[in-house]
Amino acid sequence: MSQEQSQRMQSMCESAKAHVDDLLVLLSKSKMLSTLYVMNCDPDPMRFSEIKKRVDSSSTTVARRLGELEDHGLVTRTAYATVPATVEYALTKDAIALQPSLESMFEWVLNRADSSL
Amino acid sequence: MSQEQSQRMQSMCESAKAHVDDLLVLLSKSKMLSTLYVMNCDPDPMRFSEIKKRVDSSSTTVARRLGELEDHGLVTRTAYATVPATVEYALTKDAIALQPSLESMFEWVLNRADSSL
DNA sequence: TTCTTTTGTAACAAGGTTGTAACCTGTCTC
DNA sequence: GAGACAGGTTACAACCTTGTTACAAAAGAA
Repeated sequence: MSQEQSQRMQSMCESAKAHVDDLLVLLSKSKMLSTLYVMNCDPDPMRFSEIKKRVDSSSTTVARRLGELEDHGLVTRTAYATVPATVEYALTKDAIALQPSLESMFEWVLNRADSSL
Repeated sequence: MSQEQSQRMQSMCESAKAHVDDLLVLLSKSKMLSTLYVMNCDPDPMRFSEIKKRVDSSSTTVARRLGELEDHGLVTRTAYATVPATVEYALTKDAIALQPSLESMFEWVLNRADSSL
């Protein structure tokens, strides 16, 4: 392999690594796993207040997490011109593909929490 | 149900919730998912320096993460009186049970990272 | 007119987390 | 004696993140 090729390859790997890290940082943010989990539990779009209630965090944090998920193409935000405002969040196809992993991870968490009581 | 029973039940649920939250906070710490993943990739015990290299973080952070995993019973630490010192970390049975979820989660992450290049 | 509701945002103080640099142990080698 | 190595620990400044509080918009109800 030429040095040039090797360099191109390395830069590609570094790019992939950066994307992986990016996603891991995203998933590691506080309440992020909870947010994805509560949204997975119900296949229908969910309103801001409902997510906030189930995740049990401040508006600021929930809004931040949902914004980050939207930025990453993992949720869609739909606002309806009702009064008062109605906003619905739904998982994208991509996020739904994560569902099985998330579910079995939460099962593990619940099992562990149970046995430590 | 009596009020007393209801209170006991509620306190139990709150206790379970606290344990779940505890685990989610643990898993959400920086480099925690990476640490578990690199340890999962190799079934043999792994040395501190190897983990540090693969996780690509500072000694301080890696030591902190490994300490927290040990506190939660997810890894075991074995020190050998060689010169220089040798310390091996291994996942416990509990942590190994998390392997499938973690693996499919990383597959999802890698897929996403790929398609965003 | 003022209150209520939902869904946020802005600013900021308080607290948490990170990496760096320095240091430590214990023994073998130069 | 001086270095080197593995595997850390400690202290600390810099940075990041959180929740709280205040605010906003829009329109129907009291």
